Amino acid sequence: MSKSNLHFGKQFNFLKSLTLLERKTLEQHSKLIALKKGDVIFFENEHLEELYCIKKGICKFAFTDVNGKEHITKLLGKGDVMGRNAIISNNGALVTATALSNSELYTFKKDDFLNIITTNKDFCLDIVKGFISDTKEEVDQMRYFKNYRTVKVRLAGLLLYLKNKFGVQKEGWLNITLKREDIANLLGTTSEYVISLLTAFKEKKYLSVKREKIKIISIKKLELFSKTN
Amino acid sequence: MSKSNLHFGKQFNFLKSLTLLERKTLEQHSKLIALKKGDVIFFENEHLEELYCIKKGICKFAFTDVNGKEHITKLLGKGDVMGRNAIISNNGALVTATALSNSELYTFKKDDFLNIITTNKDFCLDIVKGFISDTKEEVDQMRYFKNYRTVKVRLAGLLLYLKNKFGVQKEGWLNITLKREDIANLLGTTSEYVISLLTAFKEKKYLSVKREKIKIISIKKLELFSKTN
DNA sequence: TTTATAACATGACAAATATCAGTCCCTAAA
DNA sequence: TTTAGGGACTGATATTTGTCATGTTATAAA
Repeated sequence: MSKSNLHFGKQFNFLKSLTLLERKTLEQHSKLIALKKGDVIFFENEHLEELYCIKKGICKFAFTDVNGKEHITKLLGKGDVMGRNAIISNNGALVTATALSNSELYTFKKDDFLNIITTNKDFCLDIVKGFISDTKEEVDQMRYFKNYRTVKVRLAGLLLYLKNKFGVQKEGWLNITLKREDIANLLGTTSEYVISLLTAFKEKKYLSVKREKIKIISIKKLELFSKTN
Repeated sequence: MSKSNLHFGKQFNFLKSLTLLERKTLEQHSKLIALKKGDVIFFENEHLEELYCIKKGICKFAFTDVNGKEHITKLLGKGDVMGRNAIISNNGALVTATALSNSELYTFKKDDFLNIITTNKDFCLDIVKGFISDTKEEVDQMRYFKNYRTVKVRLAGLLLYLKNKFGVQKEGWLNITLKREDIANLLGTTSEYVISLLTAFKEKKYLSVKREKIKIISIKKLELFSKTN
């Protein structure tokens, strides 16, 4: 069991300040769940009884607007936490969380988490630091692919961001695979336009594209493009 | 002095869990500073020695991209805090903070703030709650005016957001006044286009516009527009 | 009162993006 | 092995948005 505790501590940096007892408690009620691509973890407005930590896989946060269009607010990967805000604030979730790939999540009981955060000062500080790194990530996203004047530049920025955040497989293919529509919903555009831009990037030799798999051929060119266009 | 302490507590919700001693310490090194429209509070990458709390006025967070264009990440008003992340994380600020109107800010010493957050568990929790309300606000902004497919709809959403967040004066004029360029930098578009859209909204009788002052004539129409266009 | 300047405004034109109507290609279930 | 369905893709067209050139208005300093 202490082996398993170590495991949690390594994977989830925000758990590093827990005492042995706290770890034990948390683990006693912890489960490991497996999700298939497309499975929903929780819905917008849902009140949560558990905190979810990604062991493996990629998930998204999104909401649906009044016109029924989806807006993706965040992509999450290994080590990221879901449900934290809803649990701490005791409100319904602001977004729907969905698995984008087959994934494995640890769950922790709401009350265990709340007990620890309200009694363990260092843990609370680590949560604060988690929020700060989230904020940094959001500003990063603005720099990369949010709020830019043209969709072209946002797409170039998003691809560079995806490479940074989720890394690449052998031969350089991006680890994360997104449907064209997900890309559109991240950028605030349409899937058709994403497709035509990807084709253009392919023709300019910035990328290789094979259905859902994307490989950045020249980071330099893509960066230059995203800075000058 | 206890009067003044009360004052802080009321204006800045995140200070409500301080002990009397902590309040006293914080206040001893606190200053009230006056800013003119356009004054910079701190620059991107600057290391801060003080935390800033808005007593009066409106400020913006923004960064400048590689092409020299400004991107506004956030608008802040009475009760909002600036510099929190830089101080807690001990890194340079991620954005430049500028006053958009003549403003008054309280400053608190970095070390006082850090001492309290690391020793007062309840205060730390209140900081966590501050982050959560920031996150909620960001999702709100996405719902209102970020990531939408057309600039028109984003502008309509922004105006509704500004009315909600900063309120209106007598006769319904928005309390906040923004240059056309600031509006453009919030929406990721150009000032010329903002101008032409405002003119169109004016002609449709959604708004009155007098130079920097904007009055929403019909929230209903604007909402309907932002939902259907 | 002039004068300088920054912000606001307009319109013509070019470029970017959305929409729509299809076709093609995988994949998984029958 | 067929077959059905969901993505991916294409191209023509309409709409939105950006750019540029120019003019106007408010404001503050001289």
